[in-house]
Amino acid sequence: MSRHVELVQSLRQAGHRLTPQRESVLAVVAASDRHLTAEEIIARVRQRYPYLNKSAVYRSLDLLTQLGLVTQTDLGHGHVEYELHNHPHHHHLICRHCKDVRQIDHAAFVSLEKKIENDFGFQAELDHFAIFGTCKKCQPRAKIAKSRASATR
Amino acid sequence: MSRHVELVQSLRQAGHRLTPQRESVLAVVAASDRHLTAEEIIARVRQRYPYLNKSAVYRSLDLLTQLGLVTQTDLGHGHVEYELHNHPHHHHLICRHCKDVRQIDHAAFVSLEKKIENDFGFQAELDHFAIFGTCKKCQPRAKIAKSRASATR
DNA sequence: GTAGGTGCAAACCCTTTGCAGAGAG
DNA sequence: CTCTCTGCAAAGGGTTTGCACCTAC
Repeated sequence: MSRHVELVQSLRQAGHRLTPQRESVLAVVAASDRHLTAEEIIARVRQRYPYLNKSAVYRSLDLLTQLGLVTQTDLGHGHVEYELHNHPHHHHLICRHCKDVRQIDHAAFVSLEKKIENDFGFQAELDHFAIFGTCKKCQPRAKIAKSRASATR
Repeated sequence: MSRHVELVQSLRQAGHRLTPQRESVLAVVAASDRHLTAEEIIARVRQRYPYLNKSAVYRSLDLLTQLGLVTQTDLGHGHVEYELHNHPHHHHLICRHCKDVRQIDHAAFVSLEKKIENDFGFQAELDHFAIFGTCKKCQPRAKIAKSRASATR
């Protein structure tokens, strides 16, 4: 709840108005412990404001992303997912074949994150990172084509 | 050119037919030294086969991805980009604010790649990886909201 | 009072799909 | 000859936009 209040203050500080629509979007995102799609956010906000329009939600989410309060990820599901920016970091291994998504924690990424900041001055958002590849189960199937492709190289 | 021939063989080995459409898509992707969007691929293929249909291209690209010959990336531009699977690895730092894309090399990722394989048996496609964040130039702007948000935490 | 925000509906854009007909093996 | 693949056109699905109205400040 207090986090929600802080977020509202950041909005104001940046010179934006606090409308009920924005307030509800923020509240929903802040209350969730995982990433939500725009559709999920709309559904939840409508439990409180039934007539809310989806454009307002998209516009709010864009604004919140610009302000760095919310992050977007594309897990390859054909839509973007939103989450509070400072959630516990975690990442995803997504199999190209069976579409399975597996979660891994941030530990493996810390050194990478530091290196990018040192070398480029780039502040990477290594929250829920999407890594595509082939999971253990699907590797035999994928190998058939691969080994052929590189055999004569 | 010889790489192209190998790829054609992989297709056949996996039990798929070699149609002129597939052949051209492969040729175009193999001849490019960077990732291409579906639209770019269609345009290039049409220089040789003017009447080629876009569905065939999408279907070919899906197949080639399934076979592991081609990889897909989403750099957050609203469309997928395709590339030969065994291009020299490189990655991208994409700024959320100015949309600037900066290339970095694979070196920083090797240990991460190994760790994922050891811990999960997951073969990560750490080709052209998309990392979102804030670039050096834009950090002052982004900080205004951020520092507010976490000040009272 | 006046920007800035919202609601609405339509447009957008990339991608996918159903089906009949074509052609690779 | 058969079964896979293509072409076409239309649908799909998430997201964006133009414009008139509204409201937070």
